[in-house]
Amino acid sequence: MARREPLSREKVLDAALALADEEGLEGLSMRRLAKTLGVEAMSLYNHVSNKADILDGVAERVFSQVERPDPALPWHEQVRQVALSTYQAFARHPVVPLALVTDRSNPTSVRALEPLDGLAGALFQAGFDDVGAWRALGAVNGLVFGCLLMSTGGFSGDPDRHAGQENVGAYIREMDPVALPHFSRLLRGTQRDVTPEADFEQALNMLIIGLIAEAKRIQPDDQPSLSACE
Amino acid sequence: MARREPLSREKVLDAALALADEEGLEGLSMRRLAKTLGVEAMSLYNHVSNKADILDGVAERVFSQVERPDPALPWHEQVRQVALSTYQAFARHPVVPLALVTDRSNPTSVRALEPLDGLAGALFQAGFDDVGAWRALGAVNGLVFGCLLMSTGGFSGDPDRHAGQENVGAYIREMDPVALPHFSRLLRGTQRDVTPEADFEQALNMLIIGLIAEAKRIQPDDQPSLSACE
DNA sequence: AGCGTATGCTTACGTCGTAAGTAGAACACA
DNA sequence: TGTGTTCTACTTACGACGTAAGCATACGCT
Repeated sequence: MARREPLSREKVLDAALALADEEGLEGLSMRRLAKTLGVEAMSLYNHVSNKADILDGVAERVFSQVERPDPALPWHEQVRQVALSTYQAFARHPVVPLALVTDRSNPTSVRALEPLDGLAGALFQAGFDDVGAWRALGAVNGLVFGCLLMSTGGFSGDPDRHAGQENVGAYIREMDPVALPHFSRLLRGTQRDVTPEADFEQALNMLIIGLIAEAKRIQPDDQPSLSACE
Repeated sequence: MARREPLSREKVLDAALALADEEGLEGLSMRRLAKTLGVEAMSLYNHVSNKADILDGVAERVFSQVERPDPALPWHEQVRQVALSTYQAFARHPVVPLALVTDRSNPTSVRALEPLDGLAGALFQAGFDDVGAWRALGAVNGLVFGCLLMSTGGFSGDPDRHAGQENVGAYIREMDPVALPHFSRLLRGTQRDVTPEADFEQALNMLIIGLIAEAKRIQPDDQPSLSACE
């Protein structure tokens, strides 16, 4: 039998990410992944220790696309930079936040945690103490992944209900505008003018204003930064 | 055969929520659920149409525990109230946000959307236009669910890695304090002083300050509300 | 009494992740 | 050249999963 071009961990992870992007987390099974590589399922185990390993590898690839913060920028711009870059990286591969949150993936490599470390550094730079920085970091992180997960909510690979925007359409049609006046007004009035990323940027903006206010509250003196409200 | 106390949709949903709280989303299977009710799996289908129906029912139960906003309060307190109440309801049943986000559940009932409607109403009250309110709502919603999902991240029913706090312990032990100086300082320094809910309250606080600033930016005149920073 | 309906059980299909065993090609060294 | 050793891929099999299809039992009617 003609020896085929051999497999490798890299090829498996490439194919896994591609398949997951197309078919969603549900669609990524060992058998289907093997099929896209022209191979049987069990052959994958020569290059990867199990499915969790695949998801970890995929997650780390995406984490490695996140920018490190530029220490020359003011701290709140570093926060914005890392948060936005995180959002964009994961928005390209919506499966990964899902895998993280459902504990199918648990990357602990240094590379995956570097963005968080950069964020933490920026927050210390802002004058937060340990607990304050922890909470600020939790807020930013929560907002990033919350917005990601909401905007791709239930990304199942099924193109009918794909990418958040479309299934809002179904919601709109069957929503009762009497029982839910404000929400249905929102759905009807805004869907043409918004995108998940712009929404996230605005959300991040507002959170950062809150962060700045909190930093000022802690150290009212040495913060000449942009005033949140006057 | 002695007729047993008959099943009902309510009993199935009760048992499903209890089982899911104990065993996590993975642990909630039709067969195991049936077993806790002393019944075979297929019997459940006499009372619920499929597993998605069960998850929808469970989600709606939890949604129905969320408070409506009190219209007498200032708008930003309404936002705080709904957001906090949502957080608390779902924190009691961490499986539900997971089911929502992985699209295993898709409750569209009026009751489930009422909290969102209340939030939207409060934001209109604050003077936001349609797009502004949509984005503010997305920010609050994203923060609520992001913080929920982060704090229970990978809740798998396995008590060793349960409830976020413990597995941070494992992280701490194996983390490289040279490569990740700020983040490992955070993990080491804060774990005794924080709880997910207090963290969320602080995050919400900061976001609301940003919301207030944004509302002021839009309508600088008629907002005598509590000043966010002085 | 007899019938329809509601509710439960059994069996079966195709999916999943993966443990265990096997076959054959590639390579090192005699 | 022959002889292991190692690496990779394949095959088979197990116990889970959701649920379709069919059957059995028991109750509320008339």
